[in-house]
Amino acid sequence: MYTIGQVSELFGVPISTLRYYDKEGLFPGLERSSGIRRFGEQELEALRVIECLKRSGMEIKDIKQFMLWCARGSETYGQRLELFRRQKTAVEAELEKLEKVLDMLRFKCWYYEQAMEDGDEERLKSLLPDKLPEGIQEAYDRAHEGQ
Amino acid sequence: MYTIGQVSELFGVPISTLRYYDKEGLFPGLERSSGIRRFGEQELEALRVIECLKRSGMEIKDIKQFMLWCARGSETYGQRLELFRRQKTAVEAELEKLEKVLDMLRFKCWYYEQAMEDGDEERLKSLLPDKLPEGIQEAYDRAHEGQ
DNA sequence: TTAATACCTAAAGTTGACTTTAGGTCAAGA
DNA sequence: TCTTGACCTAAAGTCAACTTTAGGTATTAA
Repeated sequence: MYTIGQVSELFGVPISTLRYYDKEGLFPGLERSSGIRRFGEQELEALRVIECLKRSGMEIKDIKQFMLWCARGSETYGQRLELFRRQKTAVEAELEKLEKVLDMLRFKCWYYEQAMEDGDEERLKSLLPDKLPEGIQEAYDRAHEGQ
Repeated sequence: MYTIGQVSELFGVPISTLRYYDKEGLFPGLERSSGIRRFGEQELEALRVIECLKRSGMEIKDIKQFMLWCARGSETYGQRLELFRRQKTAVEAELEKLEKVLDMLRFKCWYYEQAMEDGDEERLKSLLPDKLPEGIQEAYDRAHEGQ
């Protein structure tokens, strides 16, 4: 069993945030001894899931819903599975978008390396939009596809 | 040249957002004819960069800084390169974290598929934390590394 | 005994990124 | 002529996720 301060240290999450999560109902079964919160293995796993779901773009109120389903037992396995499948799809989509972002950043890094060597953007502008060197052209195209 | 309504359509960004970006100084050279904004190729590329940098986690005020550097010309190539390199590193780190998130989601999907088949979590709990089947164990471990 | 430390609450404040509102201009079509 | 639609502004409002504040309890260390 851990105190709020220990959990804060362990996870690198501010104490105020842990209290906020608790207030929002993210630890439905959290025990207390004489007013003081006692975090067990269940709450640590809950916190791992919270960090995961938050990063996957889920809002606190929807994470709370999930925690309530957990507290309700086996009758909610279906809902929980559906939720994780939805988030998995969302994260896969986000990963694809981030790959596109990375392509834009790769292109821009190359662009400004060249600009610094050349001293201006004249030559670079003459290479746009389809005479860029191998590797860079592909990144540029992926970053600019659509519109 | 495009009107604000056309750009909004083209990029799927609300008109109010485009006006907000303008007010925040994200289109330093934006022209107007009798008060009405006229978006050119430069502004479209700026908007692409804005969407990219936003997705990479950058704040509006820092994107504004970048746009001001662009307006200042060749003397700021170095700063712009540095910025894009920093964001590239940030996005690569974010991608790694999202891969970990995806591992957690893969594990949870598998977990609840099993739980639905079994009707309870007894067998599953007996497999934790290190007797999970191949493929799943790896996802679980990556999702739980650290703490 | 007092002072530091770790915990507690409720309520107000903060931040960033928008969005909405209220009021106005201007050109085209019925 | 009038009204519809696309544009404009400044200012206020919204939202989520925290964080800070102000005030209090309980235990330990000097």
